[in-house]
Amino acid sequence: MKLMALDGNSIINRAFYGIRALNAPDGTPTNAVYGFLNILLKLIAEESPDALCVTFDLPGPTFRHEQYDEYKSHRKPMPEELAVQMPIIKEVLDALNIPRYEQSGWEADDILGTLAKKCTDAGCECVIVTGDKDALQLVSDFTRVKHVKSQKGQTITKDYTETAFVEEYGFTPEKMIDLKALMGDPSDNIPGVAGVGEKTAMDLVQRFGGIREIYDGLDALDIKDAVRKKLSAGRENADLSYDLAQIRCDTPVEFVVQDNLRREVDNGEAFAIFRRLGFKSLIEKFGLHPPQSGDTELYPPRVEEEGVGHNIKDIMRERLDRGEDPGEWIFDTALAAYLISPTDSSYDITPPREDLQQKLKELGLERLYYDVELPLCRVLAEMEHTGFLVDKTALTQFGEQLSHMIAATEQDIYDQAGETFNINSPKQLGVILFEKLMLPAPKKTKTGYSTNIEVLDYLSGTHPIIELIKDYRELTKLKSTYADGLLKVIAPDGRIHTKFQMTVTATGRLSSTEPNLQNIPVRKALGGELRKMFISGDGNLLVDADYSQIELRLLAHIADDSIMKQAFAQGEDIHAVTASQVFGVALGDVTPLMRSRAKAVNFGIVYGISAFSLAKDIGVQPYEAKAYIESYLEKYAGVREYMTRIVETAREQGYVETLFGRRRNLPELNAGNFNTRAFGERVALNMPIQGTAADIMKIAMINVSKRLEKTNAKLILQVHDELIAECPKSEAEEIAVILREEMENAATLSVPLVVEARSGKSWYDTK
DNA sequence: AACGTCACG
DNA sequence: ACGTACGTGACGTTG
Repeated sequence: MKLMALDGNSIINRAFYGIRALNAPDGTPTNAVYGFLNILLKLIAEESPDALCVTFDLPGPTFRHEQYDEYKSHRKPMPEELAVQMPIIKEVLDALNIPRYEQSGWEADDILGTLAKKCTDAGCECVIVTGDKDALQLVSDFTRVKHVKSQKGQTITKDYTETAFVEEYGFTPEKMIDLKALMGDPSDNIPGVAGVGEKTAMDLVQRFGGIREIYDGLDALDIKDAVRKKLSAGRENADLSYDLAQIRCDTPVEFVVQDNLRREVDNGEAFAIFRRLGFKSLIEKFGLHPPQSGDTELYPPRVEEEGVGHNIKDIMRERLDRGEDPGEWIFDTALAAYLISPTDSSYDITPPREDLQQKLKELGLERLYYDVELPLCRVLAEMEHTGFLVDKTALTQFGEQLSHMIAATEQDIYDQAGETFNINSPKQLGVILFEKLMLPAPKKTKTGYSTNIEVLDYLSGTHPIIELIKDYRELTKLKSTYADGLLKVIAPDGRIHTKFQMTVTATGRLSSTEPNLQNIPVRKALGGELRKMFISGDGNLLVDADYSQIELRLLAHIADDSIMKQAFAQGEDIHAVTASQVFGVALGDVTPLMRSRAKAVNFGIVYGISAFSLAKDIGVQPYEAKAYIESYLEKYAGVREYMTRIVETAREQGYVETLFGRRRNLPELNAGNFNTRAFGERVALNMPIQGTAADIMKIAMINVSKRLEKTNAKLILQVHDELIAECPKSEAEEIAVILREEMENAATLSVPLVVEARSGKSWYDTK
């Protein structure tokens, strides 16, 4: 059981001073309320507390020492713009069903102290959230203080557990009182010992402990005589200050942890307030909706029959985001239409469900539909809902670093070109490279000169500007698509919630949008840095599992190629084996160059190779590439047979299918246009392989998700042959085993499926 | 909106 | 003789 208690005044103060002026449509200032609620959302997402409450100060004298109250009268009064927001925040909390505690006569700190004590007594963990360091004295085994501060407009938190505190201060939390007793605190009107400041006080507490120890042994302490004198003179003030600095944990506030368990929000109430304040984005974030006729206590929220659905994954995601049950669904018309014809551009309008059910049956798609696609909806909805935590600060810094590098590279390019121009414009760049600098233009596009990486590689060495352009492209890509692009979509909970598209690809793969998390850089060093910013939450680890060579294994299985199957059965390095076959050398004599070329051939085969493209890819003459392919198909005879057979079959039946019956129609095979037909043939080769890999991963995800229900792990991302989960550190080993087992056993083939799983603090660390 | 480019499996 | 590897999504420029 975990309670999170917020120091209301302190947090709302931070929000007020940290956020630009905002107003409701009627002019009421709202920035503090808005900021408070965003911080609240972030905290809830971060901590997932079982119970939640907020404490407030009430103006007026306290039961504390008279001297304590005196300062309050000297305190600057709360600005009017903030004062008017206090009743509003309380109104909002009431609508959200979050209990608040205010006890006239006591400071918020004292109430927090009391709450923490009662929690501890009840054996319950307590997290105190405050922007005030005074509360640090409450840190203990059961109580953690989350210190909030705003930095560059954003809220950052630091967790003080007992260990973290000792590490920073060099003494235990309760000695915080002694520290203040010595150094004082003008803002709280605590006098401290005259002449003893922060440095001296820190040193004394670190070396000798509390004021009791210091005064008891004063004569013998190893300190300067001047300090001894000051201490001696200030003894009475030290005692008084100790009393003042100590947070009281015995205020008469009535508090039982159970009363603070999180409750459903009062939608009608909260919706009305948020609309009045103009909090459109918060309405969404809190999952509020316009009150409806059926939305009263007399009726359950949803009585319309379920099962209507179109894109049910999205419906479930919305409900999960609102904290509701995702519901039971037995049909999705969009998904059915997709399985029946996966190449349509959209599935906005669909024929009646009966027609689709009939069609699924006819096409043999029922198992795939009911056992794979439908159950996967819930899995994906939860993955989207959970999201991937991102280190926003590091990402921002990375972006700033890129900006500097871009500025420098840009200047170098202008110097080399002898003029400024828009480097991002292929058109303008073409003019500079091929007209002004007179470099040879090896390729054209429909619209002009081609300037892509292939062309730049070809021109490499002809002019210093070429490398600079390559660098510039790499840097600006990282900056715009990744640094800036990802920062834009970090949700208030600090996480990125991608959308998985289930009805987009022609092969059965998923795709990922807003943002696309399936193309985060990894191949080059600088881009790979980004993966250090995809992290696990506090106390958690990421567990990353990926299939080793799944597509080639499927090729071996589907083509039933004995040499390839044997290589996998024996756990050989498939690219090395291919090299030894293609180049006719012993396995031990395969050079790195041979292996890398063989690897390209392997990929090429899966894509429906041509000698021309392979030659381009590995930088040899087409006739040489042709010889590699010929040699390959001679050794892997099963593969050659598969290539001719699958194209023939596809032409005869008009479609290809995966091992699980997912199908793709291939009208291209009957086209008059040579290119279209050749494309159809390559697709016929590739789709059964890529599509079966997609089927297997989907099955694995459903099975993994089932097993993870009994753990504290959550799936957070799929990247085609890779699956990532987040879990408490202590569970990482177990989760890695679950991922590996379920992925390896998702299908039984004539070759083993092999999965590698690793854990780490960041995505980068799992590789 | 289309195109060119480039990030991923 | 044709043009040239499968599957995606995002960004900036251009018309």
